[in-house]
This record gives sequence, structure tokens and C-alpha cells, in this order.
Amino acid sequence: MFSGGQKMAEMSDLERMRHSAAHVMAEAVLHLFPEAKFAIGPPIEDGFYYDFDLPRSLTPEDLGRIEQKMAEIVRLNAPFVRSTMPREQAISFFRDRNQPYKIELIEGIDEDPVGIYQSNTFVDLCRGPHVPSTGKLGPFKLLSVAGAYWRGDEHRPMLQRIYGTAWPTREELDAYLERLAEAQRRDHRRLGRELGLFSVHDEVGAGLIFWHPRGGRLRTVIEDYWRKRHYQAGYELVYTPHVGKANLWETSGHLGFYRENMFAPMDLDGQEYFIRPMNCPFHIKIYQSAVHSYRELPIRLGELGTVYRYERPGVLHGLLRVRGFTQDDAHIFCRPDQVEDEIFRVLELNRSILSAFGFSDYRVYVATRPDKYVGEPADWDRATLALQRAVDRLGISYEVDEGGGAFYGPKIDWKIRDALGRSWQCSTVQFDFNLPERFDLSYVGDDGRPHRPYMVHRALLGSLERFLGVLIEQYAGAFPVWLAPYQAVVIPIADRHLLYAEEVAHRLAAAEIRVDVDARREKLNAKIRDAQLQKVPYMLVVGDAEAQNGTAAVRLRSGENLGQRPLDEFIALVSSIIRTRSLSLTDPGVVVGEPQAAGAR
RNA sequence: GCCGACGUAGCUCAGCGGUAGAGCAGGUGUUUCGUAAACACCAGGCCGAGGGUUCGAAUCCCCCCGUCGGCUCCA
Repeated sequence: MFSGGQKMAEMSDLERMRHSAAHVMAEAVLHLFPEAKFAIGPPIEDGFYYDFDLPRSLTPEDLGRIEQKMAEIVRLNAPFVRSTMPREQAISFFRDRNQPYKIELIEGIDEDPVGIYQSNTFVDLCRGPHVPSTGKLGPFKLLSVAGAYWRGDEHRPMLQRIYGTAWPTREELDAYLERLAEAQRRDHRRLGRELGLFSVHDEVGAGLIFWHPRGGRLRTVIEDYWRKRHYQAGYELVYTPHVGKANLWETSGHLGFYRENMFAPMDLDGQEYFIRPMNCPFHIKIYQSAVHSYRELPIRLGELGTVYRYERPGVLHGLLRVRGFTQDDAHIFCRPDQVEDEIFRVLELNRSILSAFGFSDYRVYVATRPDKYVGEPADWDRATLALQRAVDRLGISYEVDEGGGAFYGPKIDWKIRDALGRSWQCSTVQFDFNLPERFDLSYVGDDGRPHRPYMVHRALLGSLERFLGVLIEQYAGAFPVWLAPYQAVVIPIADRHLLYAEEVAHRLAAAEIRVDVDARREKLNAKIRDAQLQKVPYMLVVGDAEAQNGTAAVRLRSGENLGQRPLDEFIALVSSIIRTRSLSLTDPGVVVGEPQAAGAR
């Protein structure tokens, strides 16, 4: 049974088949658990699920049994037969079968009579549509069991959800399973450990990240690039404290609206202090430290600001969901007449920066006024329009997320899609009608009178933690040269080549190439293997011939062997690849989006 | 927070009432080597924390903490 009524009509053939697979799975479950109670079983992206109330917890072995039973039902090729039943009759029908969730579903829909589908021995409340018969299901596989609240409400019973996937052909199923396996191989938590990028520690606390030297390198490169681009774009960068007195958070409204996400207060000299969950109030204090003329605006204050938020224990996930993270935050204070242009500039900067990291596939959402909001509807409309016009001007298509804005203003959410087609929320641009009011912000207009500035809150990478997590998975740890923690490793073949290896390393380092010498008493093969596993872009093998010729034998992490290259030539090549932030190891021209004329080094 | 699974050496895992194991990583030797793992030896553990059951607990039970898959949440 699928609950999203109006979406039924739009169900694609694939969704229809998956939905039918959910029915077949339900019958199989009923066969194993005659007392099972059924909730809903919709198709989802890549598959389907069905929620059940069962007398005991399912085990992985159960999945195998259910799959087998499903295969039997498929072999029977039983037709899906649609019929209808008057509401009252349907209610008593499901009451007889002890199906309280179905009764609740019927009570929630307006139709009379209601749709009923039967396939083989299984009868379910359902609008359909379905495939003609159970034999028409594509190849399927059950994937996992998980808890899920009835109707997604944490105060209602916890049901057991079985996830499955189904595809038109065996090849597509295999490709999907391969994609899952690839996602696992790319898991940033695993790569983070293997590549020595970061760690978390029980003894310290969940969701708190330690950046190791290599991860630190990576992060520093990103931060340096970020700072450079922001100075170029007319931002001023600031540093502000990580804690503030309760009074500040009272004024900002965080204690009223956000307290459950804040770390508990600490007491100093009888005053309550809170660790910051956001940077905005601090940037506002900087704005307020002087009187501003309309001529000074816009003022753009940026900070790589570390914040701490209480996240419930069950939601933490590697770098993607943490309790302490650094936002690439900025607040723009501007006049109403400047706002559209400012938004446009933010979006333009965002597109440019994301493209430098190789992200060029996005989905953009403009989120409008929710039911609960502050400020004037007219201001909301104007601001929302400004957001839409700015996105239009950039030439990017977007979807409107009706009512999805924050209570304090409309926003643009910008999700990037990674190499595996998964999308990640990173960038956000948000209007704020709330804080300027609460802090009574003003600037002096050309009429000599105080005016309220507009305030825009924006983060492009989102948080460095999450962005790095996404980046690790995007590249499976094989970062573009400009980002790689080590860009080259020099591999002396025998001890007598150590001196020359050091010399090579010095030459590269002098050209600002991040380089390491593998001086271990290991065989060449072992050193190459380790560099390969560390995904170092360039391996420079040096032996007698190279020392003699002033060259290095260049091997790429792709496995390609370029043979002996004069050092100057190699350095020039790598330098230009770094400068253009190319995604290629041999061609400086492979860049995504508009090339930046930036002189990175 | 909720449902379920899981925490054993730095990592990956075996052992599942009777004296803690392997591979890799690490240390020490020997090997000086041309494009993905040389060989030998050594060391390494309060079996996540606390409490219980038992003659005896890594193993069974309870409770914390953490991790994983979901749900809920996500200014």
C-alpha cells in the first residue's frame, strides 16, 4: 500500500513494478508470520520497502526465507486483481484480519469505495497500479531491515521495515548492487582511516573530529583557497570567540528557538556561557561596533567559524553529521536595493568555488515562507523574488520548495551530486529578517536617518567536515593534484640513491610541491604499492640511471608509467596542473566549469 | 531519542562457560633490490566501562558508553 495518494497517477513503470514487488514481499512475510500486521509499502528511489508489525525481530536469515517465498510467488505468476470495497466493508474486512494500520489508512482517505488489490493469496488496501501478474516482477533483492515509526511519528509504534531493490533486468540489478559496493569502498570513514586523514575518539566524545597531518594538509589547502577567493570577492575575514554569555543568545533568539540543539551552559563567575551553535551573533557584534553609512554597504564578514551543536546520538555519521564543525560562514549586511546583486554574487562565487573542486552537477531549491515566520509578508515576497531572480540571472534552473524556508527568512539550498549520483546539501544562502530586528541593526541612509539593513547568511561548502567527507567519497580518496596531501613521493631504489632522492625532493619542495621521500629499507615494489594505496598522484622512482641523468622515472597512481623525465620538465608540468586545479594527472587543461584566472601559487 | 545488529592487539577479524588467537601494521636482524607486499625472530590485550549469575565469564544477564543500518530530527 502506498500512502502518497496523488503521486500514484504519476507512477512510472519501474515504480509500479517495485510497488508490486512490495506486495509480493508482504505476502511472503505473511506466509512466515501469519500474525503480521501491515503498514505501508511504497516504491522508493532504487527500490521499495514495506513496514510490518511482527511478533519478533527479523534476522538476516529471515530475509533469505522471505526472498525464497517471493521467488515462489513470482513463479506462480498470479495476476494482480483490482477491485473495490465500500469503506465500511473494507474496515470490517481488515478488522477481521486484525489489520489496525490498514483501518487507520482507510479512515485517513476520502474515497468510497476504496481500492483493493489481490495477488495470489494476498489482499491489500491499495490504489495501484500494479503489474499484470507476479511473474512480471524484475529481478529483485532484499537489502536490509530497519526500524521505522508508524507514520514517521516517533511517538507511535516502531515497525520493522524491509528494504528491497528491483530492476527491469538482471544487468541493472547487478549494476545497482555494484554501485552500493562502490559506495562502501568509497566510504569516507574507511578512507579517512586508511589515508590517515582523520579520526574520532570515544574517550573524547562522539561526533568530534581529529584532523591528522594529512587531513590537515587537505583542509589547509581548502581553507587557503577559500580565503583567497573570499578576499577577491570583497569579503572581510574575521575571527570571533567560541562562547558567549546567555544574554547574547537570549537576544539572538537561539535560547528560545534552538536551545535543544545547544550544548549545556557552563558557569563562570555566576554567569551562564554557551558554546556557540552559530556564528551570526558574533558577526553582528562586529557590525554593531561602529555606526555604518549607507555608503559602506554591503559589508561582508566571513569566518571559518567552528560551532558546536547537540545532535542526538543516533544521527551522528562520520564527517557528514557531527557535533563540532567549521562552517565557511559569512554574513552580508546590505541595503534593500543591493540585495539581489549580493545574492547573485554569492551564487556566482559558489558555482565557481564548487567547480574548482570538480562539482558541476547541482540541484537548487528556493525555499519559501513557512507557516510560522517572523517579519512582514511583503518583505518575504520581495526577498523570495530577489532569490529567484538571482538564480535566474545565473542561468541555473531551480525548484521551489514551498514553505520550506526558515522561520526567519527564505533561502536557497544548493545540493551537489557526486560521482555516484548521490546528492549532498552543502551550500545555503539564507535571508534573515529576524536578527537585524532583534539586535536593532541599523545604518545611516542618505537621508541622515537610521535604516534597517538586510542580512544574508551564507555558507558555500557548508561545513568543512561535511564537505571533506563528500570530497573524499567523490574522489574515492584519489584527490586532484592540487588537493592531495602528498602530491609526490620519491622512491629511491637502494640506499645509495637516498642522497639523490633527497635532492629531488628539495627541488620539488622548492617549487611548492608537497613531497615525501620513502627512505624505508623496503623493496621498490613495496614502496610503490604503499604509495599506490595512499593514492599519491606521482611516484618518482630514482635509481642509478636517474641519478646519472638528473631525471626521475615518473609513475602515476593510475598505473601509467611515463618513464624517465627531466626534473625541470616534471616540475613545470605538476606546477601547471596545480595552478589550474586540473582533475588530470598529465593535462593542465582538465578543469570543470569556468576556468579561474587565479594564481594559486 | 527509538528499533535492530555489533564493540577482542594500531587495523581487519576468529574464538562464544574452563589458562586470549591469526593476518596486516609495529620493533630487531638479514637482504640493497627497477614499477602493487623479501625472509626470520620479537613484542603487543583489564576481550568498550560498570554491576550481576557461576567453582570459574571475552563467552550468560543488567546497565551505561560508543559504532553500524534505518527511523525521527536537521536554523
